[in-house]
Amino acid sequence: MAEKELHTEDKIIDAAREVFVEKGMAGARMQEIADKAGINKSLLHYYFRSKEKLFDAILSQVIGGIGSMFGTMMQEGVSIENKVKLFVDTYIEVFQLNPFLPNFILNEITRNPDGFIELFSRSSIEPQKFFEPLDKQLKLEGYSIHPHDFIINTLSMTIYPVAVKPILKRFLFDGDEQQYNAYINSRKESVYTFIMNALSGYKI
Amino acid sequence: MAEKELHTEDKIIDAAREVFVEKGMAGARMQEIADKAGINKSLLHYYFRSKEKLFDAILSQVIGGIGSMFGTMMQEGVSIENKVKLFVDTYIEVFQLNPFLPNFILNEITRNPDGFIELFSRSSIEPQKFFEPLDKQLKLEGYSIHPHDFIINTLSMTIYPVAVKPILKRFLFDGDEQQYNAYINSRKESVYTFIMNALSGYKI
DNA sequence: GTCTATACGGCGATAGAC
DNA sequence: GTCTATCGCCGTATAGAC
Repeated sequence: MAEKELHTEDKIIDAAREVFVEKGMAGARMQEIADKAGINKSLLHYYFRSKEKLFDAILSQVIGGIGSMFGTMMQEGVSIENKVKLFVDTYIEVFQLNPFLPNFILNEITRNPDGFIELFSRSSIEPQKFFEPLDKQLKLEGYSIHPHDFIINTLSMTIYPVAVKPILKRFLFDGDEQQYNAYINSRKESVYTFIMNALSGYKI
Repeated sequence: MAEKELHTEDKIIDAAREVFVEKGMAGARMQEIADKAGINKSLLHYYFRSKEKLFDAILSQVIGGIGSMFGTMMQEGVSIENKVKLFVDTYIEVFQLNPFLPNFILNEITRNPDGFIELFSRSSIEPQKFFEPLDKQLKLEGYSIHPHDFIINTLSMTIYPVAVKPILKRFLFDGDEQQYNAYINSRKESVYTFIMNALSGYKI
């Protein structure tokens, strides 16, 4: 049973994720997915009836992956300081490893908001599950900032710099990939500091 | 000479901007642009040789618009406090009026970074022109934060919430557009406060 | 399950009349 | 400058052999 070869369906999923995440629904080509999976174009339709269905499968998977991290990080009882540290570290890491991910999600949210929300709802992710513990913890530690602002500001600062990678790389680091990566890494520390500095202004 | 009717070329530009900004290069259709401009599809090719050329015209225009704001806001001699206020106010306003703009730019940066950088370079925008005064002012007022971090964090927090509008609208405000807009408006104040709170932690 | 061949429609682009 | 008609390609999807 120990096969080295992935089954066809898995090969398709892997290839499709790569192409869809990089190019988006409109930009992706079934041919490119087939080539990357090392199979024939018509096999794609054999396993998944249409491009749309294949895309949905990928999007669900991506949403699930992102969301599951959210949950574990925002558990009850964890201090704000540790929440921020964990959150920033994890997401910066993930986005650095998958530089097309932020844009893919952002793009899909605008392109087809209803479809995104639909898949998101099916995904067993419950936003309340991390909003409530966060709200509770903020109050407990005496921070008067609204949890919405807190979470949105934090997310913004971790996602944005990756979404504009080519621009930053070019204009801040003269096109040097290493310098850019070093900078993104340094943000694990600096964003954390920035947020904690900000928070101290909300201490009651 | 006082014509009410726009000339054809302007009608095309307006229609094309609307469609391209909403759907992106791959998602946009020449037919839709023609319909929106109230003209025939082949006229598009008469004025602009190809879809690509039309797209470039739009992208240049958009880049120019965004960039020119940057410059005026980051003038020398303006206090950090006022820079932040002006910056946040202006950009939140612009993005609220053009909710597809953030995604369009972000998407294009990833899709064709070289093309974007090329057009950006032709646009007479010089990033140094606002980095230097900012750097100077931060030092003058005794803030030890790196200008890169400052500008990226500020940009992040103004752009991101608009780029994920459908999600926020749905999950924070149960789909209510008015509430979402009110929230975005409230961020003019809250982001300013957040940043100034953060900055006070960098005071030497 | 996997391949080859092909149908079918959509889209960018051109030709040519007015 | 603006229109109608049409070309030719490309991309999704299906038919059918193996």
